[in-house]
Amino acid sequence: MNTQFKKGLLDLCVLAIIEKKETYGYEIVNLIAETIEISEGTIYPLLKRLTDQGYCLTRLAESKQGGARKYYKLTGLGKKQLETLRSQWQSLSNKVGKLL
Amino acid sequence: MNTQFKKGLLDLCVLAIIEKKETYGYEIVNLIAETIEISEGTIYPLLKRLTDQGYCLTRLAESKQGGARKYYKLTGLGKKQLETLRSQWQSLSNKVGKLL
DNA sequence: TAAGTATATATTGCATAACAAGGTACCATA
DNA sequence: TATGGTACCTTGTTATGCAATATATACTTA
Repeated sequence: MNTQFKKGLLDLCVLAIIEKKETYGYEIVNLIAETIEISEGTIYPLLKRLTDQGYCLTRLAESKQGGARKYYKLTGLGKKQLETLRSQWQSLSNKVGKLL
Repeated sequence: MNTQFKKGLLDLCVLAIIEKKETYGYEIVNLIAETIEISEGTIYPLLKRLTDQGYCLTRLAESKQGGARKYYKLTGLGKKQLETLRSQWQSLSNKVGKLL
């Protein structure tokens, strides 16, 4: 699968997932991986980036199955960014559709 | 506009334009710029890349209005690549749509 | 005729993001 | 004790969009 097509798109996907419910990295990886081919080495740095940019907050919680989980929660700024990206994506998607 | 979203997509757009008719760089830039915000510094290197990869052939022709034009024509390999990209893009586009 | 604008192509250096590969650690179970 | 699932993270590589800059021709207008 073309790596380039995913650039930026994964931010949008992750934000959309976190919007629905507070989730942790490993689950996010698996959720996306159900439909889009991705790797952990992509998502973990991405989550750090989103956090640094103020789009989400984190909290640690124990897990009975492995290491501690880091849960991600969307902030107000994150919600705003999600809407911006969603709108930009749909607009671009439409435009490309017309060009093809 | 989010720069990242365009990554890879512009290859697809340019190939789709060249498929319809033999065109030159400056015209391609303007055609795309009608719908998607781009700059010449993006398209000229892209055209060189597509040519190097064997997806198109070039020929020079004089212009009455400015410098000589370099016309681009899709090759068989380019046509194949166009179909691949188109299909990958539509597939990914659908998947993202479902995630949102 | 000089200046500005449109046409036309090209390159350099920067920023960004996906990914492979590798690493750490916990727990269950065979 | 070895395997595999859960859970996190980092480093280095690669690709590509873009601003800025450069060059050159042709037309328009002051």
